[in-house]
Amino acid sequence: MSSEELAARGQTTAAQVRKDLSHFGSFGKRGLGYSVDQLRDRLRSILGLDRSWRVALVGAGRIGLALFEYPAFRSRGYDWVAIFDSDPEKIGQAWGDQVVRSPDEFEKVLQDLDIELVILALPADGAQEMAMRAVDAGVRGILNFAPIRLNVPPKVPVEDVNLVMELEALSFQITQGERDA
Amino acid sequence: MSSEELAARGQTTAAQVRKDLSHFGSFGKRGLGYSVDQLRDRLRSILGLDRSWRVALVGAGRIGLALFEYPAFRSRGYDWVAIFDSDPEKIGQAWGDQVVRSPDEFEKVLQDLDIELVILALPADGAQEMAMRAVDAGVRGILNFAPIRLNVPPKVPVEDVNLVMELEALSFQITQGERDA
DNA sequence: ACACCATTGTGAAATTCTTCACAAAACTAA
DNA sequence: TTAGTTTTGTGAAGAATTTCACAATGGTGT
Repeated sequence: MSSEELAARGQTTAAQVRKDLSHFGSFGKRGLGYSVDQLRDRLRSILGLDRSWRVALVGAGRIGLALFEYPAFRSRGYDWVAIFDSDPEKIGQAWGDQVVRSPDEFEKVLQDLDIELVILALPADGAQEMAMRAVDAGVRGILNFAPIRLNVPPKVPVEDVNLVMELEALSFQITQGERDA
Repeated sequence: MSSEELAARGQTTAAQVRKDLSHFGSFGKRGLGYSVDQLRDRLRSILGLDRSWRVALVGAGRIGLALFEYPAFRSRGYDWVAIFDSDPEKIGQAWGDQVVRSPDEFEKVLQDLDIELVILALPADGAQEMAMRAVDAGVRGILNFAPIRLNVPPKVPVEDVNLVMELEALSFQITQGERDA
């Protein structure tokens, strides 16, 4: 497959595809293009997707449940190995092969089960504390659904998913479109 | 509040704050900084957040439920006015003050209720069709949770939320960090 | 009224990102 | 072989974004 075709599929330009790939090395054959299989494998390895990750869910609310049941996570190598919630009603509940745990065990479980990623799906007021505790327990990365900017050391990457902001971005684009017209 | 303080809170630089704001007009007072109240109001208006929006949910699965119950949407002026799902078991179910509707009524309801935004929370295979039908029915913007790139006319903005990609971005950053060290 | 201070708004400079364009490479066919 | 075709990888050019730096301004204190 040529950079031209890859570009068409990825909403970008052929030159951009080639420049981006060249940042990580040389993947193609001149005159021929890229081998899709090879490219996939090499990129998977570069992106760290050729292994599985041990993930803990913090917050067993509706968002937590939706994420826990989301099949795409499991199929891409993200394995749930613990669930935490502070609600006494929820502690002890079985979720699939997991049991909802108390935050009291947080540090111990993170370390014993060698958890690398934490997904924070809880209200804003508890998120900063749990983020800090996760970092101190040695977690490697945080996916944050709480609508606050987490304050963590730069060695621990954080990805934020702010659902309200996504809707607001839409509102802005629509409002802008009206002004142009 | 000065551009310096705004920058510190927003993880950017004072010059960037001033340049960005100047794009939309002149908001501050020299020597004094910005009035937070005034700035909030003016930006809300520019971003189209000083009004409410009529939103339909397409897909009454676990992600749909989590979004529907998410309090931040309601409090920011995003009003649920319809829910659709193709599962006959779900059609007719009451969700709060709403009832899950059949996709057969999709176009009619979108138009009758003057729906402006559609949130697609369904599997990838149904998303493109519903996006197209929504556009044809006059919807103004789409928030897409399905892991595909929707093909819609450019006048209709689309925001994508790809949960797997967020986790993969974390994996990449962690893997990169290890290489630097 | 006047001097002083803090901070904006903005051209110009610096930097970063994207596109262009082409020599080098790899294959095909005669 | 050799000529022809295709497409990469990449410097150089061009475009966009960010940072710098400072004149202009509005407020404060005497």
